[in-house]
Amino acid sequence: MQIELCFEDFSAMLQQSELIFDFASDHFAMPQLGGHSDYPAVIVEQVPHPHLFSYAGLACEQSQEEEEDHQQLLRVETCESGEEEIMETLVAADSLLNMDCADTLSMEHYSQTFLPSLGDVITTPVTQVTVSAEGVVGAVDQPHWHSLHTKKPAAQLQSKKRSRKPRHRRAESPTPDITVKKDKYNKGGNTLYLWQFLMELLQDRQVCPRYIKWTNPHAGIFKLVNSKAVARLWGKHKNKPDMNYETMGRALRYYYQRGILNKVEGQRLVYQFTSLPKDMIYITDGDGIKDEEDDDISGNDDVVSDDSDSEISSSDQSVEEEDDHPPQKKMSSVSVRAAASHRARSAPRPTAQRDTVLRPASTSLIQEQHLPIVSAEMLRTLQNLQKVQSLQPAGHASVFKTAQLLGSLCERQAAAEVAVDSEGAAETHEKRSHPGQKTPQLVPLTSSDQ
DNA sequence: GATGGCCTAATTAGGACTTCCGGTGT
DNA sequence: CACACCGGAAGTCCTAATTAGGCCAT
Repeated sequence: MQIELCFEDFSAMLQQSELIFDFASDHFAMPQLGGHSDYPAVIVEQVPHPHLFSYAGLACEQSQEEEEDHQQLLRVETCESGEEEIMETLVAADSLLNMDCADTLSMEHYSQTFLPSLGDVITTPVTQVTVSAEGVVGAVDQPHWHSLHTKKPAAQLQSKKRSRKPRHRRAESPTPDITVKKDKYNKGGNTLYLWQFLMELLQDRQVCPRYIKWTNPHAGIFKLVNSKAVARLWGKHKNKPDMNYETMGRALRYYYQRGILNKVEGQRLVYQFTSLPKDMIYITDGDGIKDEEDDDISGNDDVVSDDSDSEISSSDQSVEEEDDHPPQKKMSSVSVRAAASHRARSAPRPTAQRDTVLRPASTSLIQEQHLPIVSAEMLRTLQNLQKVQSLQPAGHASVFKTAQLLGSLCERQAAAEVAVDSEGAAETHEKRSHPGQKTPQLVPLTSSDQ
């Protein structure tokens, strides 16, 4: 597979996009599960994502010209040579595992970042899967992990072609935060779930704690500080201009039945996630205050108006209301570097970045300077690698396999390094993979945590 | 012409909301 | 009175699996 990019506009894509994992599923088994060393091909692809665009659109209305200038320039072509594909895959996998410096993954790298197919040639159609931060949320409740890997009887496999088998059940929430898009060219797909959206907001300094905030982070309890604003954001994301809190609240109430959310009784606009990834990024009020003082990043005006009951106009209704005192969001070292990288690669443009997802220092699997290339979602997914292996994601085996693959690759690389240099290897691995970080844990939340 | 493989469009069905509503509680 | 909250019911949208039909090679 070859990806052609116009790098002039890549910065814009970086700002408003997320990583897409492409991989062939179902044709590998994880060693940890007693299978062979067959792996999916994983193609990390930078594609714009509607929900990120929606953030951008909140405050930064690009001019028509700029809109045209930044039209999609990503083209994907199928490579004729399977051999070449495998080589690229291996190279890209090495890139992912050796991201020691900011330049390791250049734009060129990024445009052709693959994960390896170490033992097998890909023979199945590639499925596009979006992996994002909350990849393990709810997965703890999924009871059929092992069944995903049990070998089907031969007769059953043979008969699946013609006989009408039970329909594939789409991934249900609560499930890992994975969006499966069969048609990879259908970029219009907009499948971020509401609970995922809320988690994203809770990790976004532009809206947390201004419009949504944690009231008891470790219990997963959050409050919709500005329910209207959050609803409008959700409506904007879903391209539902008429979205309001009543409607969104109905969706939230459906989450009660499905065990995704609980209502905190006696407190208005307060809900509780039933489970959270342990490495959830918690933005507190203090963070926001401090950060606003420090921030000087220009062009990050994609914020919604701040007054408690302000309206957030959707882009198709009117220009976003600007805050009288738009909160200056602080960019972490990650974000600052990202912005610098963007500026270095492209002409200045009104940036509508959503790069407020922060990483605690020294907790990233991939060091922070790589974030211009690797989305926060991917980072969190990577950080969940080991935990992921113990989860049971009934509906998303592929993604979890991929996560497991990454973890396995880290281990393999570490093992190889040990063989070559027993002294330096441990340190290198520590540096590359898990710098002082505990394995992320999924935390089932109970009322006792409150 | 028959058969089989491949491709594609159409169909079908399910999940996740969305919309509307009547009602209760604060 | 406004607002939050609840849950039923019906509808919409999106996606993935399946099916049917056309094309082509053997």
